[in-house]
Amino acid sequence: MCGRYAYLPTADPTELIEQFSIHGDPPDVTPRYNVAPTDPVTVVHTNRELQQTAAVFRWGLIPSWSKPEAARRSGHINARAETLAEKPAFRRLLLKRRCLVLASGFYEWQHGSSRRERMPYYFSPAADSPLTAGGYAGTGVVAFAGLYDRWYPPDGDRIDSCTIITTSPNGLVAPLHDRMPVMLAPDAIELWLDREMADPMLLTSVLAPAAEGALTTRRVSQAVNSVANDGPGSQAPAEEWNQGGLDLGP
DNA sequence: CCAGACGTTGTT
DNA sequence: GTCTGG
DNA sequence: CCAGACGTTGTT
DNA sequence: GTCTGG
Repeated sequence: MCGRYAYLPTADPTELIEQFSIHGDPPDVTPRYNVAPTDPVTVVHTNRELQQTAAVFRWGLIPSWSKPEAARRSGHINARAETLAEKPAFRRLLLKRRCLVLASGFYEWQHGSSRRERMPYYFSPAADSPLTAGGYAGTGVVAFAGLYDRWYPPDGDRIDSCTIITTSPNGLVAPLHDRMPVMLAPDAIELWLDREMADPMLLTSVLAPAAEGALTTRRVSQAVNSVANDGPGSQAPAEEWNQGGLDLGP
């Protein structure tokens, strides 16, 4: 699954804009070591003018038909790729409201017998990963496949929110969890953001696990367990954040 | 027809 | 909005 | 996803 | 154990 991730773009958004064909305002490049449900996250979607634009959505989908009391919860942070086309809550969104959730990598926890033994691992693109093909290994960013919706409170501003699509794990992730976020290969991004595209079979065909070898992993500090810690700048020292440990390699 | 639900995850 | 159950 | 809270009464 | 908040 994907319940926590990182967004660590380079400070200069120029290549990011090129990588995701972003028009209009540049994407937010504030580094986020520890993105949690309900946080504002950087996304890319196709607007009415058919231009790919960067935006900030709330992570945790609030469907447009939600009641106010339900909308105060964290919402749907994940959606299963295998059943998107059938589930009433997601079917319409698969056809009409697809987006990219920009990310650098995601966390999974290895569970022990106590809370102290929840050990986090960080999964991110390997060198020469197909996920960064086309010369974009340097931006530090890839695209999770996402869906979004718009919710109007009885009084107040519209809330745009999103969910991250999950699929079965590849060989690297499988030892830790039985789900992983869909990370779109560069050649799938155009299809995913094409508003003319409404073929569920074609759309779901790109929602595959990352290729074997596309990711690398390392153990990181348990500081990431708490959403209050958002990286080296807040509480965890960089060397601790990056501390090594178990080799989960294939 | 209307009413009511609509999700994922891990753990046992 | 759209589907399921009654 | 993990962390942290989880409650009522009467009295000060 | 289970829910809420982040």
